[in-house]
Amino acid sequence: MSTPPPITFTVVARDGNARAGLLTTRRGVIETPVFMPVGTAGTVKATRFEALESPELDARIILGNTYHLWLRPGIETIKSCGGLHRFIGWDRALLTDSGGFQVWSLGALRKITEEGTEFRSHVDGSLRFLSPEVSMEVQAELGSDIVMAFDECAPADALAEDSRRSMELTARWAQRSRAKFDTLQSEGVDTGRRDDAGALSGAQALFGIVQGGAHLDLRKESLSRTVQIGFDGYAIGGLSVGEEKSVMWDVVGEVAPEMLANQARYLMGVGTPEDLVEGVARGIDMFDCVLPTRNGRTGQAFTSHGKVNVKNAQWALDTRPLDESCGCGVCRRHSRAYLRHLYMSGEMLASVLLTHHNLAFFLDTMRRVRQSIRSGDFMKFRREFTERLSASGD
RNA sequence: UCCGCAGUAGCUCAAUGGCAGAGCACUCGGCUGUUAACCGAGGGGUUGUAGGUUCGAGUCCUACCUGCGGAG
Repeated sequence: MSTPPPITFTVVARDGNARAGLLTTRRGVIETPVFMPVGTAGTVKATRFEALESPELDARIILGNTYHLWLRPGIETIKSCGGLHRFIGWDRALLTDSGGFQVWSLGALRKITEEGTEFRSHVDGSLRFLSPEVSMEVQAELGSDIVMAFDECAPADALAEDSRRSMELTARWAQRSRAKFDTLQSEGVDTGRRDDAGALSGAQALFGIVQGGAHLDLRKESLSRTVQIGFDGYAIGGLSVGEEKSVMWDVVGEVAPEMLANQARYLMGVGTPEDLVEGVARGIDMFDCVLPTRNGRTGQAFTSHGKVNVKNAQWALDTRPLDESCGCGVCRRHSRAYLRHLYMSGEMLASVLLTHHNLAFFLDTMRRVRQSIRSGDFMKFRREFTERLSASGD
């Protein structure tokens, strides 16, 4: 009985550097380029799983976060409830971030050493230690389908010297992540395998992460060192952390085309609708971002003609939908006036409806991106999509 | 009718006789591997009215107006 590879990636169409592909995980096929909604604490905030599965959204894969789930409810709870999929009631693919991003985002609460990172828990103030080994162990126990290596995300404005030190630490942590991950797989710690039911036999996949800040030479070195270790897919991390947009596209434009052609390329934490299309144009296959969910909760809608700030008084009597050309349930049923009323009243339905629309817009945009690549019209799509975004149809 | 208490931003309230503020509300902005139903900025005033004391009054004095409580 041979074990199938944890993940396979097949490119089915190209248009310039853009590619349409099929990413096959043990929990189903994911058409790429794909946007992955972020579900940090075991929930895509303000969204029901039924909605994520509905044809309208049809999210094939969502994120979970190692650091946050490890702190609360704690890995013992999730393990005893059968792993993350069973715990949250989601049977499609899950990707877990390693906690590496929290090394950066919780800067004031942590201390980095060669061994790992010491965090002061924001939940109860306790001291917690996260390392490549701990992160791999937690992610195995969560049973996610794609595991991310434990990396260090350096500040956007880091000098070359600091970026190098950070990139080299990430490389050593990548090696340790790989080793620990392999051990855990052979020990069968992965709770997502479900051998008993026979429904799933595949193993978890492990992705490596390219770092190096804004320095292209460091990025290239990081890529070659990461590839040398060998992973099931590769991510570009450490972008969209405050740097100029031109810096991000310089890095992506330089790194993405040099990444292995037969494996998935994941641009972590990006981005706006325009960023997604621009990333695809440079050869990226996978994206995740909190923008559709977070901004939905804070009163901002993404539409085909740009951003709509639902809070603005000018919508108070506006009976139009958020986006005339959006077919989502929120746009079919509700006016800007009503959504503004809900937001201004502090009603939780405002978060639910705006998040739904934003996710629908992001996921539909990616559907159209995939189709345009398959039909060879991606460049035309990119131009028209971008022009319309800045046209402001208010 | 008398006694007491209170009148300050749209609302609830601050301000030893020394530059009239806060929270909420409102208006606008931000948010990119979520410490975020969050964060930031802005506009808002004849301090109930009329006098007086004082170098200087939201603050002290007098009268009046309004509200609340008590007595009769």
